[in-house]
Amino acid sequence: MTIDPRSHTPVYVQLADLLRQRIKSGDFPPGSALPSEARLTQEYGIGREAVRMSISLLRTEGLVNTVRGHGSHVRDAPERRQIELLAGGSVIARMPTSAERRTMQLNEGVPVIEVHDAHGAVEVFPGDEVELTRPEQD
Amino acid sequence: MTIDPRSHTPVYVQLADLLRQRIKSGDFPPGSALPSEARLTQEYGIGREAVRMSISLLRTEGLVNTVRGHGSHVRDAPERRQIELLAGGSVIARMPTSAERRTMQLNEGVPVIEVHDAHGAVEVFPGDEVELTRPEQD
DNA sequence: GTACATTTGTGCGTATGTATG
DNA sequence: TCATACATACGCACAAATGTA
Repeated sequence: MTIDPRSHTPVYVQLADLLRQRIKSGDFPPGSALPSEARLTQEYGIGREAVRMSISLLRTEGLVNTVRGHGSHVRDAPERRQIELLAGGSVIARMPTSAERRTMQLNEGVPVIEVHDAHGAVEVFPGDEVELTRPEQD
Repeated sequence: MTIDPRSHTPVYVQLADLLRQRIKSGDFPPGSALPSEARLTQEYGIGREAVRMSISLLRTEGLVNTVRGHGSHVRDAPERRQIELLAGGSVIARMPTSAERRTMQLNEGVPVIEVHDAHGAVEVFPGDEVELTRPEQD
């Protein structure tokens, strides 16, 4: 599968689809580096902006991380610690505020989980590190 | 507060901070339109790319929606329907896959909630429309 | 410690396409 | 029809971070 500049779907979406597939197929396993922007630009005969937009898309999907001067790497499947949702509690998912992003050191494309307990207290957790559970009755 | 091109923080981050503050302060209430790209470009004397990146940032944070040919608008605080997390169930938050984005018609910056029940079945919900609850014991 | 190549970040200019009103 | 506005895409340039020789 290649990229068709005359297609109705944008070039950067086509490239993102292509890279996403190569990640899923194991062509780019977790931890591995994606080709550099310059490499992808040449490889597919497209502009750098299209390349950057496609990688940005993958970042916001939580699939890759990018480090300036280093490159983009496929994220590892996160380990999640289990947290019990107590009786009378509730939980919502949302994107972090910019302040939360900084203080919790969250990557792009990582939501937060907001837990409200029975007394109105609120706690916020990184969405890629926790799994909320409700135990079986016993 | 204005924008300083000589600052170490990127222009587009400065503008995003500024717009975010104006949204939070009620200067741009939910449903209202942000100034157009051209307007912001002139207003702050910065390039179009910086303007676009700042708005893109606000989109991925779930703060605004952008409609081509129309502009960017502040999102309304979502109504959430309550769903009970059953005994033996668990829940994680993550960003949707591209396929999920399409089929569930999710905006940018909207996570999904993945609910696993006691029997291993999985259900996925839009993160901006649901609130998971565990009822009080009675 | 220094120098260098590589890689991503930021920014500008330009052009064309497409949706809205 | 027309103006406005956002989307995509290319080119170029320089800055800043990284890793290595």
